[in-house]
Amino acid sequence: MRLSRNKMNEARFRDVLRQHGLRWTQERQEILQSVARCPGHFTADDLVQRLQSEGSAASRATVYRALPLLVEAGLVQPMVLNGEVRRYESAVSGTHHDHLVCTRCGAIEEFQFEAFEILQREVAAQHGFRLQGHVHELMGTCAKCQKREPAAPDSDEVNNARA
Amino acid sequence: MRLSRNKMNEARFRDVLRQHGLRWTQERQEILQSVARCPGHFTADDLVQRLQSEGSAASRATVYRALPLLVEAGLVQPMVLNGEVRRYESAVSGTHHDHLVCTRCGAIEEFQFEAFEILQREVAAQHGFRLQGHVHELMGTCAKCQKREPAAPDSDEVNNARA
DNA sequence: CTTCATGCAAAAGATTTGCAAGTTC
DNA sequence: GAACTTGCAAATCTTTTGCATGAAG
Repeated sequence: MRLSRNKMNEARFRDVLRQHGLRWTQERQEILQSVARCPGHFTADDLVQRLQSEGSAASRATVYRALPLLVEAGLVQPMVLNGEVRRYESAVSGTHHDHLVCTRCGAIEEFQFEAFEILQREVAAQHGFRLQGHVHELMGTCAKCQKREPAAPDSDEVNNARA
Repeated sequence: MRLSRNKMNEARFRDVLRQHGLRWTQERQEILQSVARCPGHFTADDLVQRLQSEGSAASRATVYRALPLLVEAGLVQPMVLNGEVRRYESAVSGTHHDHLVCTRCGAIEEFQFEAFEILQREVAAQHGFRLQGHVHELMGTCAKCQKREPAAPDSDEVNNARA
C-alpha cells in the first residue's frame, strides 16, 4: 500500500496523457512527484518554486501546462478561496478532505465525511459520468467571527435561509 | 414569496455591508438586482456588460469590489471550470443546483440533491460555522467523451479509485 | 524521423489600486 | 462634516502563447 500508491498515481496520470496523445516526460514526472509530496495547499507559483528548489528543470510554463492534466487525472484539486481559485491541493498526499472557509477572516477548517463521497459517486453514475475529482467548499462565518461581530438585529430571519 | 424574496436578498446583502461598516449605495443595489435577474452563469465581465446595457452607472471596479461581498452574503456562488474560477452563478435567481463538469469537453450538467444540502448544514453546525454558501463541483468524464476515447487497457484498476 | 514538449520572453487577460470628486450617514 | 464610494487609468499579477531547440515514441 506504500509503493503501489505511487504507481497508481503515475498510472492515472499516464492514462490521461495517453488519452490526449501526450507524452510521459521527465518534467511531468517531477511535477507529479512534487505534488505527491506536497503536504498542504499550494499555488501554481508555490509549485514552481518547490520544483526549483528541488532542482527540477520544469519551468513555470510547464507547470501551468501540467496542472489541468493533474486535475483531470484527479490527482490535484482546485480550491476556492474568497471566490477565487488560486490554490490547489494534492489529492494524493495524505488523506482526503474538503474545506470550510470563513469568508470573514479566511480561516480554513477541514472536514471529512464519507457520506458525501458516496453520494457524489451516485450522482456521477446517474449522469453517466466517470468521476475524477471534485471541489467541495463550504463558505460561512466561523465561530470566532460570529462572536466578534454579532449579527445585526434583523439578521436571524435571513441567516436561516438556504445555504 | 415573490417580493419577500427580493427583500430577503437585499437584507442579506445589507447585513454583510453593515457588518463591515460599508454603505448601501445605488451602485451596489443595481449590482444586486442585476445578479438576481441573471439566469445562468456569468463572468465578472459579463456582469459589467449587463449593467452597462441596463443603464447602470456601476463601473468595472465597483463590480469587482462588490463580488466578494455578494459571495460572502451567499447571494452569488463561485464556479470552478477547468480548475479556475472565472465564473459565478446567482444563488438567488432560479433554483439551486450544483455542477458536473466534463474535464474533457467542458460540458456542464446540473444536479440537485437535497441530501447534500442537509449534510452540509450538519457539517457546518459541527464546526460552529454559520453557513453562507458553498461550491460543489464534480469533475469527471461525461458519457460522450467516454465513448469517444475509450479508456486504455490498464485503466480500469485506476479508475475505480477514490474520486 | 515525426510529433510533441520545453524554456524563454513577450503577450494577453484579469483583478487591484491610487486618487480626486461625489455620496451616505 | 467625517468616512466611505466611485470611476478612471495605471499598475499588478497570473496565466497563456509563439517559436526555436531538444526529447519521446
